[in-house]
Amino acid sequence: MSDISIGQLSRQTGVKVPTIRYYESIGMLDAPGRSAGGQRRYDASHLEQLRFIRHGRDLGFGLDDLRALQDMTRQPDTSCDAADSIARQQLADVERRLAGLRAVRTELKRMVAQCSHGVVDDCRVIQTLSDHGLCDGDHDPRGSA
Amino acid sequence: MSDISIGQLSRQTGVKVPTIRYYESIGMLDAPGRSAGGQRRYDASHLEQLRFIRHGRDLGFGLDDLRALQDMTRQPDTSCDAADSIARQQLADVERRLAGLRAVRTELKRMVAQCSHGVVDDCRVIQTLSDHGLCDGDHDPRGSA
DNA sequence: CCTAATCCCTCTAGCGACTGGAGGTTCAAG
DNA sequence: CTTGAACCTCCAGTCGCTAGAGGGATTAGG
Repeated sequence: MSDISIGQLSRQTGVKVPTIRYYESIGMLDAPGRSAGGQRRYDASHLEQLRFIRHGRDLGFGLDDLRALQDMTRQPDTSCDAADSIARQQLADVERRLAGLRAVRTELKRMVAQCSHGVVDDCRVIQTLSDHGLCDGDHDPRGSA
Repeated sequence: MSDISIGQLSRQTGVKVPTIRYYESIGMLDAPGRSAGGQRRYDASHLEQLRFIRHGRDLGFGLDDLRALQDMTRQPDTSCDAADSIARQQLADVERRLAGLRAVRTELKRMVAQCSHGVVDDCRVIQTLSDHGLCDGDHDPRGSA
Protein backbone atom coordinates (compact mmCIF):
# COMPACT_ATOMS: atom_id res chain seq x y z
CA MET A 1 0.00 0.00 0.00
CA SER A 2 0.96 3.59 -0.37
CA ASP A 3 0.15 4.57 3.16
CA ILE A 4 1.06 8.11 4.07
CA SER A 5 1.68 10.01 7.25
CA ILE A 6 -0.57 12.71 8.62
CA GLY A 7 1.87 15.37 7.45
CA GLN A 8 1.77 14.10 3.89
CA LEU A 9 -2.00 13.93 3.99
CA SER A 10 -2.00 17.49 5.24
CA ARG A 11 0.16 18.67 2.35
CA GLN A 12 -1.94 16.83 -0.21
CA THR A 13 -5.22 18.31 0.99
CA GLY A 14 -4.33 21.67 2.45
CA VAL A 15 -5.88 20.66 5.75
CA LYS A 16 -3.68 21.31 8.75
CA VAL A 17 -2.42 18.43 10.83
CA PRO A 18 -4.28 19.33 14.06
CA THR A 19 -7.43 19.80 12.02
CA ILE A 20 -7.11 16.30 10.59
CA ARG A 21 -6.81 14.88 14.08
CA TYR A 22 -9.74 17.02 15.14
CA TYR A 23 -11.88 15.63 12.30
CA GLU A 24 -11.00 12.13 13.42
CA SER A 25 -11.84 12.93 17.03
CA ILE A 26 -15.33 14.08 16.12
CA GLY A 27 -15.91 11.18 13.78
CA MET A 28 -15.78 13.16 10.54
CA LEU A 29 -12.83 11.24 9.19
CA ASP A 30 -12.37 7.49 9.56
CA ALA A 31 -9.68 6.52 12.02
CA PRO A 32 -6.72 5.23 10.03
CA GLY A 33 -4.43 2.34 10.79
CA ARG A 34 -1.29 2.89 12.81
CA SER A 35 2.37 2.20 12.30
CA ALA A 36 4.24 -0.07 14.69
CA GLY A 37 5.09 3.01 16.71
CA GLY A 38 1.51 4.24 16.84
CA GLN A 39 1.57 6.91 14.11
CA ARG A 40 -1.38 7.33 11.79
CA ARG A 41 -1.09 5.85 8.31
CA TYR A 42 -3.61 6.98 5.71
CA ASP A 43 -4.61 5.39 2.42
CA ALA A 44 -6.33 6.62 -0.72
CA SER A 45 -9.81 6.40 0.79
CA HIS A 46 -8.85 8.78 3.57
CA LEU A 47 -7.41 11.17 1.04
CA GLU A 48 -10.67 11.14 -0.87
CA GLN A 49 -12.71 11.55 2.28
CA LEU A 50 -10.68 14.48 3.48
CA ARG A 51 -10.78 16.19 0.07
CA PHE A 52 -14.55 15.89 0.19
CA ILE A 53 -14.63 17.54 3.59
CA ARG A 54 -12.21 20.24 2.57
CA HIS A 55 -14.14 21.11 -0.54
CA GLY A 56 -17.39 21.17 1.36
CA ARG A 57 -15.93 23.42 4.03
CA ASP A 58 -14.63 25.78 1.35
CA LEU A 59 -18.19 25.99 0.06
CA GLY A 60 -19.36 26.93 3.52
CA PHE A 61 -21.12 23.72 4.51
CA GLY A 62 -21.19 22.92 8.19
CA LEU A 63 -19.62 19.72 9.39
CA ASP A 64 -23.04 18.29 10.19
CA ASP A 65 -24.19 18.83 6.63
CA LEU A 66 -21.02 17.26 5.32
CA ARG A 67 -21.50 14.28 7.54
CA ALA A 68 -24.99 13.84 6.15
CA LEU A 69 -23.73 14.20 2.59
CA GLN A 70 -20.94 11.74 3.25
CA ASP A 71 -23.37 9.24 4.67
CA MET A 72 -25.33 9.47 1.44
CA THR A 73 -22.33 8.52 -0.62
CA ARG A 74 -22.37 5.23 1.24
CA GLN A 75 -25.87 4.54 -0.03
CA PRO A 76 -25.45 5.37 -3.72
CA ASP A 77 -28.82 3.96 -4.74
CA THR A 78 -31.02 6.20 -2.65
CA SER A 79 -32.57 9.42 -3.84
CA CYS A 80 -30.39 12.48 -3.82
CA ASP A 81 -33.18 14.84 -2.87
CA ALA A 82 -31.78 15.30 0.61
CA ALA A 83 -28.40 16.26 -0.84
CA ASP A 84 -30.07 18.68 -3.18
CA SER A 85 -32.00 20.21 -0.33
CA ILE A 86 -28.88 20.71 1.76
CA ALA A 87 -27.13 22.36 -1.15
CA ARG A 88 -30.10 24.62 -1.84
CA GLN A 89 -30.24 25.68 1.77
CA GLN A 90 -26.57 26.45 1.67
CA LEU A 91 -27.09 28.49 -1.46
CA ALA A 92 -29.91 30.42 0.19
CA ASP A 93 -27.69 31.05 3.17
CA VAL A 94 -24.91 32.35 0.96
CA GLU A 95 -27.35 34.66 -0.85
CA ARG A 96 -28.52 36.05 2.46
CA ARG A 97 -25.00 36.66 3.60
CA LEU A 98 -24.14 38.31 0.32
CA ALA A 99 -27.06 40.66 0.68
CA GLY A 100 -26.05 41.51 4.22
CA LEU A 101 -22.45 42.07 3.27
CA ARG A 102 -23.36 44.28 0.33
CA ALA A 103 -25.38 46.53 2.62
CA VAL A 104 -22.50 46.60 5.06
CA ARG A 105 -20.06 47.46 2.32
CA THR A 106 -22.19 50.38 1.16
CA GLU A 107 -22.30 51.70 4.66
CA LEU A 108 -18.59 51.26 5.28
CA LYS A 109 -17.77 52.93 2.00
CA ARG A 110 -19.78 55.97 2.95
CA MET A 111 -18.13 56.08 6.32
CA VAL A 112 -14.62 56.16 4.99
CA ALA A 113 -15.52 58.43 2.09
CA GLN A 114 -16.97 61.04 4.40
CA CYS A 115 -14.10 61.00 6.84
CA SER A 116 -12.47 64.41 6.76
CA HIS A 117 -9.26 63.16 8.33
CA GLY A 118 -9.49 65.67 11.07
CA VAL A 119 -10.25 65.18 14.68
CA VAL A 120 -12.19 62.38 16.33
CA ASP A 121 -15.05 64.64 17.33
CA ASP A 122 -15.77 65.46 13.70
CA CYS A 123 -15.05 62.01 12.35
CA ARG A 124 -17.78 60.56 10.23
CA VAL A 125 -16.62 57.05 10.99
CA ILE A 126 -17.29 57.47 14.67
CA GLN A 127 -20.36 59.60 14.22
CA THR A 128 -21.91 56.96 12.04
CA LEU A 129 -21.27 54.25 14.56
CA SER A 130 -22.79 56.38 17.26
CA ASP A 131 -25.89 57.19 15.34
CA HIS A 132 -27.50 54.60 13.20
CA GLY A 133 -29.84 57.28 11.93
CA LEU A 134 -27.00 58.60 9.80
CA CYS A 135 -27.09 55.56 7.58
CA ASP A 136 -29.53 53.56 5.57
CA GLY A 137 -30.30 51.26 8.40
CA ASP A 138 -30.86 48.37 6.10
CA HIS A 139 -27.75 46.53 7.01
CA ASP A 140 -28.00 43.83 9.60
CA PRO A 141 -25.83 40.99 8.54
CA ARG A 142 -27.28 38.34 10.78
CA GLY A 143 -25.80 35.20 9.46
CA SER A 144 -23.23 37.03 7.44
CA ALA A 145 -20.62 35.71 9.80
CA MET B 1 -33.07 59.85 36.39
CA SER B 2 -34.71 57.56 33.89
CA ASP B 3 -32.81 54.47 34.86
CA ILE B 4 -33.91 51.35 33.07
CA SER B 5 -33.61 47.62 33.66
CA ILE B 6 -31.53 45.25 31.58
CA GLY B 7 -34.65 43.96 29.87
CA GLN B 8 -35.69 47.44 28.80
CA LEU B 9 -32.18 48.15 27.57
CA SER B 10 -32.33 44.92 25.63
CA ARG B 11 -35.60 45.89 23.96
CA GLN B 12 -34.33 49.37 23.11
CA THR B 13 -31.16 48.13 21.47
CA GLY B 14 -32.00 44.71 20.12
CA VAL B 15 -29.15 43.21 22.12
CA LYS B 16 -30.10 40.15 24.12
CA VAL B 17 -29.97 40.25 27.89
CA PRO B 18 -27.21 37.64 28.33
CA THR B 19 -25.19 39.44 25.67
CA ILE B 20 -25.43 42.69 27.58
CA ARG B 21 -24.14 40.97 30.69
CA TYR B 22 -21.44 39.37 28.60
CA TYR B 23 -20.34 42.76 27.27
CA GLU B 24 -20.11 44.05 30.80
CA SER B 25 -18.11 41.02 31.90
CA ILE B 26 -15.48 41.60 29.24
CA GLY B 27 -15.34 45.32 29.86
CA MET B 28 -17.04 46.41 26.63
CA LEU B 29 -19.91 48.08 28.41
CA ASP B 30 -19.55 50.16 31.56
CA ALA B 31 -20.87 48.45 34.66
CA PRO B 32 -24.10 50.19 35.62
CA GLY B 33 -25.39 51.10 39.04
CA ARG B 34 -27.55 48.66 40.93
CA SER B 35 -30.96 48.79 42.54
CA ALA B 36 -31.32 48.17 46.27
CA GLY B 37 -31.83 44.50 45.45
CA GLY B 38 -28.77 44.28 43.22
CA GLN B 39 -30.34 44.56 39.77
CA ARG B 40 -28.64 46.54 37.04
CA ARG B 41 -29.97 50.04 36.32
CA TYR B 42 -28.86 51.69 33.09
CA ASP B 43 -28.93 55.35 32.07
CA ALA B 44 -28.79 57.19 28.76
CA SER B 45 -25.03 56.86 28.47
CA HIS B 46 -25.25 53.10 28.60
CA LEU B 47 -27.93 53.14 25.97
CA GLU B 48 -25.69 55.18 23.70
CA GLN B 49 -22.72 52.97 24.38
CA LEU B 50 -24.61 49.80 23.63
CA ARG B 51 -26.10 51.23 20.45
CA PHE B 52 -22.59 52.06 19.32
CA ILE B 53 -21.51 48.49 19.94
CA ARG B 54 -24.57 47.05 18.30
CA HIS B 55 -24.16 49.14 15.20
CA GLY B 56 -20.49 48.33 14.99
CA ARG B 57 -21.17 44.62 15.35
CA ASP B 58 -23.78 44.83 12.61
CA LEU B 59 -21.11 46.30 10.40
CA GLY B 60 -18.87 43.38 11.18
CA PHE B 61 -16.34 45.07 13.44
CA GLY B 62 -14.73 42.89 16.05
CA LEU B 63 -15.14 43.77 19.68
CA ASP B 64 -11.48 44.75 19.90
CA ASP B 65 -11.90 47.25 17.08
CA LEU B 66 -15.00 48.63 18.72
CA ARG B 67 -13.19 49.01 21.98
CA ALA B 68 -10.49 51.00 20.21
CA LEU B 69 -13.07 53.15 18.45
CA GLN B 70 -14.93 53.73 21.69
CA ASP B 71 -11.75 54.77 23.41
CA MET B 72 -11.24 57.38 20.71
CA THR B 73 -14.59 58.95 21.39
CA ARG B 74 -13.27 59.70 24.85
CA GLN B 75 -10.48 61.75 23.33
CA PRO B 76 -12.42 63.86 20.83
CA ASP B 77 -9.51 66.17 20.03
CA THR B 78 -7.09 63.59 18.70
CA SER B 79 -6.71 62.66 15.07
CA CYS B 80 -9.20 60.25 13.63
CA ASP B 81 -6.72 58.54 11.36
CA ALA B 82 -6.74 55.43 13.47
CA ALA B 83 -10.52 55.22 13.24
CA ASP B 84 -10.33 55.70 9.51
CA SER B 85 -7.75 52.97 9.22
CA ILE B 86 -9.85 50.50 11.20
CA ALA B 87 -12.86 51.26 9.02
CA ARG B 88 -10.82 50.84 5.84
CA GLN B 89 -9.50 47.53 7.00
CA GLN B 90 -13.00 46.42 7.78
CA LEU B 91 -14.10 47.48 4.32
CA ALA B 92 -11.26 45.53 2.76
CA ASP B 93 -12.24 42.53 4.79
CA VAL B 94 -15.82 42.79 3.65
CA GLU B 95 -14.71 43.05 0.02
CA ARG B 96 -12.64 39.91 0.41
CA ARG B 97 -15.53 38.04 1.94
CA LEU B 98 -17.85 39.22 -0.78
CA ALA B 99 -15.47 37.94 -3.44
CA GLY B 100 -15.21 34.60 -1.69
CA LEU B 101 -18.94 34.28 -1.26
CA ARG B 102 -19.62 35.18 -4.87
CA ALA B 103 -17.33 32.38 -6.01
CA VAL B 104 -19.03 30.02 -3.63
CA ARG B 105 -22.43 31.07 -4.84
CA THR B 106 -21.49 30.40 -8.45
CA GLU B 107 -20.32 26.97 -7.54
CA LEU B 108 -23.37 26.14 -5.44
CA LYS B 109 -25.66 27.34 -8.18
CA ARG B 110 -24.05 25.04 -10.66
CA MET B 111 -24.29 22.17 -8.24
CA VAL B 112 -28.00 22.49 -7.69
CA ALA B 113 -28.69 23.34 -11.32
CA GLN B 114 -27.01 20.18 -12.52
CA CYS B 115 -28.67 17.90 -10.02
CA SER B 116 -30.81 15.47 -11.97
CA HIS B 117 -32.89 14.55 -8.92
CA GLY B 118 -32.12 10.92 -9.35
CA VAL B 119 -29.99 8.69 -7.28
CA VAL B 120 -27.07 9.62 -5.04
CA ASP B 121 -24.53 7.90 -7.25
CA ASP B 122 -25.41 10.19 -10.17
CA CYS B 123 -25.91 13.30 -8.08
CA ARG B 124 -23.99 16.29 -9.24
CA VAL B 125 -24.06 17.81 -5.79
CA ILE B 126 -22.14 14.91 -4.31
CA GLN B 127 -19.94 14.42 -7.33
CA THR B 128 -18.87 18.01 -7.20
CA LEU B 129 -17.97 17.78 -3.55
CA SER B 130 -15.97 14.66 -4.19
CA ASP B 131 -14.04 16.11 -7.07
CA HIS B 132 -12.90 19.67 -6.96
CA GLY B 133 -11.76 19.26 -10.56
CA LEU B 134 -15.41 19.50 -11.61
CA CYS B 135 -15.59 23.12 -10.63
CA ASP B 136 -13.75 26.33 -11.20
CA GLY B 137 -11.54 25.84 -8.23
CA ASP B 138 -11.36 29.54 -7.61
CA HIS B 139 -13.49 29.51 -4.55
CA ASP B 140 -11.77 29.38 -1.22
CA PRO B 141 -13.60 31.67 1.11
CA ARG B 142 -10.92 32.05 3.72
CA GLY B 143 -12.24 34.75 5.90
CA SER B 144 -15.68 34.61 4.42
CA ALA B 145 -16.90 33.21 7.70
C1' DC C 1 25.00 1.70 14.68
C1' DC C 2 24.35 6.24 16.35
C1' DT C 3 22.82 10.70 16.29
C1' DA C 4 20.25 14.69 15.10
C1' DA C 5 16.48 16.69 12.93
C1' DT C 6 12.06 16.32 11.98
C1' DC C 7 8.06 14.40 12.50
C1' DC C 8 4.44 12.50 15.27
C1' DC C 9 1.75 11.32 19.72
C1' DT C 10 -1.85 12.65 23.59
C1' DC C 11 -3.92 15.89 26.36
C1' DT C 12 -5.56 20.20 27.69
C1' DA C 13 -6.84 24.80 27.09
C1' DG C 14 -8.01 28.75 24.31
C1' DC C 15 -10.14 31.64 20.48
C1' DG C 16 -14.52 34.91 19.21
C1' DA C 17 -18.83 36.13 20.36
C1' DC C 18 -22.09 34.66 22.21
C1' DT C 19 -26.14 31.29 24.06
C1' DG C 20 -28.41 28.44 27.32
C1' DG C 21 -29.56 26.30 31.70
C1' DA C 22 -29.91 25.59 36.79
C1' DG C 23 -31.15 27.32 40.90
C1' DG C 24 -32.21 31.21 43.49
C1' DT C 25 -33.73 36.46 44.39
C1' DT C 26 -36.18 40.89 43.43
C1' DC C 27 -39.58 43.71 41.53
C1' DA C 28 -44.09 45.63 40.25
C1' DA C 29 -48.93 44.99 39.57
C1' DG C 30 -53.18 43.86 41.56
C1' DC D 1 -49.51 40.26 50.42
C1' DT D 2 -49.23 37.39 46.76
C1' DT D 3 -48.06 36.12 42.31
C1' DG D 4 -45.46 35.84 38.23
C1' DA D 5 -42.29 37.94 35.37
C1' DA D 6 -37.96 39.61 35.34
C1' DC D 7 -33.70 39.57 37.38
C1' DC D 8 -29.28 37.54 39.63
C1' DT D 9 -24.72 34.45 39.44
C1' DC D 10 -22.19 30.77 37.79
C1' DC D 11 -21.04 27.36 34.72
C1' DA D 12 -21.16 24.77 30.46
C1' DG D 13 -21.83 24.49 25.58
C1' DT D 14 -21.75 26.17 20.63
C1' DC D 15 -18.60 25.98 15.96
C1' DG D 16 -14.47 24.86 13.90
C1' DC D 17 -10.62 24.92 14.73
C1' DT D 18 -5.64 26.38 16.84
C1' DA D 19 -1.79 26.30 20.07
C1' DG D 20 1.15 24.58 23.55
C1' DA D 21 3.37 21.23 26.82
C1' DG D 22 5.84 17.26 27.28
C1' DG D 23 6.99 13.39 25.38
C1' DG D 24 7.92 9.15 21.58
C1' DA D 25 8.80 7.63 16.42
C1' DT D 26 10.98 7.89 12.14
C1' DT D 27 14.41 8.80 8.86
C1' DA D 28 18.58 10.60 6.57
C1' DG D 29 23.35 11.19 7.07
C1' DG D 30 27.87 10.10 8.95
